[in-house]
Amino acid sequence: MKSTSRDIRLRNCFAVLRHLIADAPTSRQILARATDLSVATVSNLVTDLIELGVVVEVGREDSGGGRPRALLAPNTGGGVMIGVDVAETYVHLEVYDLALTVVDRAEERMEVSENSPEQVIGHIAAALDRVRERLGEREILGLGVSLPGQVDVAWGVSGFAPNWNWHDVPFRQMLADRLRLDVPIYLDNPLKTITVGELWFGDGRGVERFAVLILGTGVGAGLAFSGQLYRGATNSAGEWGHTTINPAGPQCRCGAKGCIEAYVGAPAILWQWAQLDGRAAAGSQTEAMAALAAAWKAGEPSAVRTVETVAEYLAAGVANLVNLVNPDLVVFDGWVTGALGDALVPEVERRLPAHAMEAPLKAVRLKRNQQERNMVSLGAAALALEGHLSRLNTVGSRSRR
Amino acid sequence: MKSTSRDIRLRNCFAVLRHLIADAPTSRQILARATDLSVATVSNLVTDLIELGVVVEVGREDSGGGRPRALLAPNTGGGVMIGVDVAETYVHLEVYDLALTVVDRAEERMEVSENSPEQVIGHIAAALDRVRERLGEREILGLGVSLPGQVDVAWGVSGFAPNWNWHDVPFRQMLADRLRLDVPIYLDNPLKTITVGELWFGDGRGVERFAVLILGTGVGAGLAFSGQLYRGATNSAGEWGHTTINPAGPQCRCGAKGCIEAYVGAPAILWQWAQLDGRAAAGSQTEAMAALAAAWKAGEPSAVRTVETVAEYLAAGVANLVNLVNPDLVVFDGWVTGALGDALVPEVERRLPAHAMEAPLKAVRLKRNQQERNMVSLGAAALALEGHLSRLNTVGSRSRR
DNA sequence: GCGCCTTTGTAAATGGGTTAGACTAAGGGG
DNA sequence: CCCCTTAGTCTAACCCATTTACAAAGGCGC
Repeated sequence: MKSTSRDIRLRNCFAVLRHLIADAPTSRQILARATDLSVATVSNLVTDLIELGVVVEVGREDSGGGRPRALLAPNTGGGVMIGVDVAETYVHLEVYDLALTVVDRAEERMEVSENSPEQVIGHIAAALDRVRERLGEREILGLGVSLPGQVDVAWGVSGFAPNWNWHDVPFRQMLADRLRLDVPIYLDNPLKTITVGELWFGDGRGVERFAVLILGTGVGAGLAFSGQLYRGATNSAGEWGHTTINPAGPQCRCGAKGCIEAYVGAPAILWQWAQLDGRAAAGSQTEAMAALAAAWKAGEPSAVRTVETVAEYLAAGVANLVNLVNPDLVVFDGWVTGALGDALVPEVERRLPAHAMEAPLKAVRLKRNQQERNMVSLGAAALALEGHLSRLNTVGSRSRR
Repeated sequence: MKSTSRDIRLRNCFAVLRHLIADAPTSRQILARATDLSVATVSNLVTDLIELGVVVEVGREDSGGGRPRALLAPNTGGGVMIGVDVAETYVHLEVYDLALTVVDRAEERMEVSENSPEQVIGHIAAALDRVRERLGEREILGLGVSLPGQVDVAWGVSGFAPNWNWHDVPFRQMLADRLRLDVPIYLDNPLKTITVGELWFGDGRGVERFAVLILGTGVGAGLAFSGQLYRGATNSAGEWGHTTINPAGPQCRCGAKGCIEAYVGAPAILWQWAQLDGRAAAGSQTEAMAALAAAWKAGEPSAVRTVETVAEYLAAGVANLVNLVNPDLVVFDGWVTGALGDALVPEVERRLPAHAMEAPLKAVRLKRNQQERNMVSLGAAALALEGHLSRLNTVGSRSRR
């Protein structure tokens, strides 16, 4: 891919806005230092962002004897972005202002059987309609949708969504037709949206090379280099969950044997616990996982052993990632991290030296995502924000007098 | 890392020169099409390259009725680059002209016991001296050295070289002091130099994302994105050989258990064969590997079984790489590929679908490096060439009238 | 030989990008 | 009122690639 000077403009624009959102209110000087750009460049970019209605000046601050700093903040009164998290049993929709704080939300329950594209789109539309009423006149700048499975960015959806047997579904077009909304739609899978979310919000901001590990029912990773999501050749980079960690291991739902997901995916964790504990897991997956976390906290041996076993496999898998990619940072994310992270992450960190090589081990930081927020829909919205900015920056609307 | 407009200039310059070297003699028009740049840009870059003495016009060619094409070629009469391949038992030095063809070479045998930095440097100096006599007045543009183990690019050498116990050796400085040569020195490990070699020469040219798999006594990988070697946080990206493929597997020399190197490194391959065949391997590792290749060709069952077993592990390892990185291309390289590639690569390709996911599998091409050349020293020289170009392009010596 | 065509290569103009430095704005303090 | 400090903008310079126009160089028909 050829890279043009527009790309660096856009990247710098992203960098400025990311810092601005994270540290708001802040000043141009501080942004310049944070982004390593000159004050003039930041000033340029900020002027444009203000003109686009993305940023506003929001008061001034004493500067100790000189001209007071003008404080900048995202224009929370401007347009909104919508992020949708589609999973097998629910559709979760959130509305964000330009500071990426949640303005509104809507939720739809789905039956597992309701898995046709039309049905899923119906639920999205229902959620969107409810929210749109309350939204009034505020402009929608973009719509990001996270779908489970392989998502072909350009076209729609292909390949496997765990249980839905979709192939080459022109989802984007179908959704656009149904919604009758003249708004750009961005599709991707949760691995990608979470990574973009970490890029705009989480600990990934400003880190050159990082990986996000998403631990849930399925597991996977997202990679980001130089402030950009790494997609790979077919937007399927990061399928860490289906890397083999034991060629003679148990069958994975993907067809291969001994994938790491078959050891550290939520079902595998709960199965292990059930084996050790003897009693059958009660209730839903999430309830069972919460029970495991509680049992671990209480020091129950079966829970402690389960966590240790899982951590051992996880450490080996993380080490593989660390040895191969040599990132500066690995962030743990996903609902299993939310439930069991306190137990799991330190155990993994402790075991990592046994598997990872010295040099990459020294360079890497492990972190657990502490945010309460739904990173999937947040990331989907961030995707829409990126799209909005690049669209506006491409039209050639540079307004130099 | 901030990227400036200089970077794109340099990248375009690399792209042009790569195509020029590969397809020489060629014309500006063809280069423009190949690199996707405008003719004018290519013309600019070529003018500079000519001025720098890197490229020369070398005749003209009929163009079917129009102005004849001016043919361009690397200036093979200009300066030279030197690439050094340091291994445990030898120092192999090659001198290249700007077309990266070998002009001269020198070889030093080393005892395994001669592993102090001073001794290694002594051998490099000896080889260099012999070559320098024959070189006459030709300018040396750069010196690239490949060292086994972890190489910290900025400083020298650190971490493990399999048997040498070097730590934080200021190798570059020591080498510069000893050689008394006013020439920039570039250090890296074979994984990195081979990858750069593939970038300039092999099948990696013009590929957006590719991985090189180096199969030898040790095994490892190199990654390259957008025409650039990916180094990772500490220049140790690509340690694929020490990714775990079986946490309960055999001990690896790196300390961990069940690394893929413990299954598909040359010693492991030969050990497997010995187990099946019953007789002890005769002669050196390379001789034994050649014997295995011959036996496989002859259809001996023990050899066939050995290849199959190795291919099975290799396929799982390659699939891990493919699933995680989603590259367009994987190139097999290293001396084991040279000896056993005919047997191994097709077997791996056949087994890959059982381990890799559908989407990344469809996108990836597997290739065996066909070149006879020593990619290690070639890549080291290419590293020096890159350094030479970037040095010259940074000085701000743009000579616009 | 003379237009006319085709193809190649270059020069100038254009437009996108960053930056240094001059300049303006705004306030503090003697 | 003058000087100092800090913040922000504007201008000019520079870098890069590309578009557009043009010059160079040859073939071909007449």
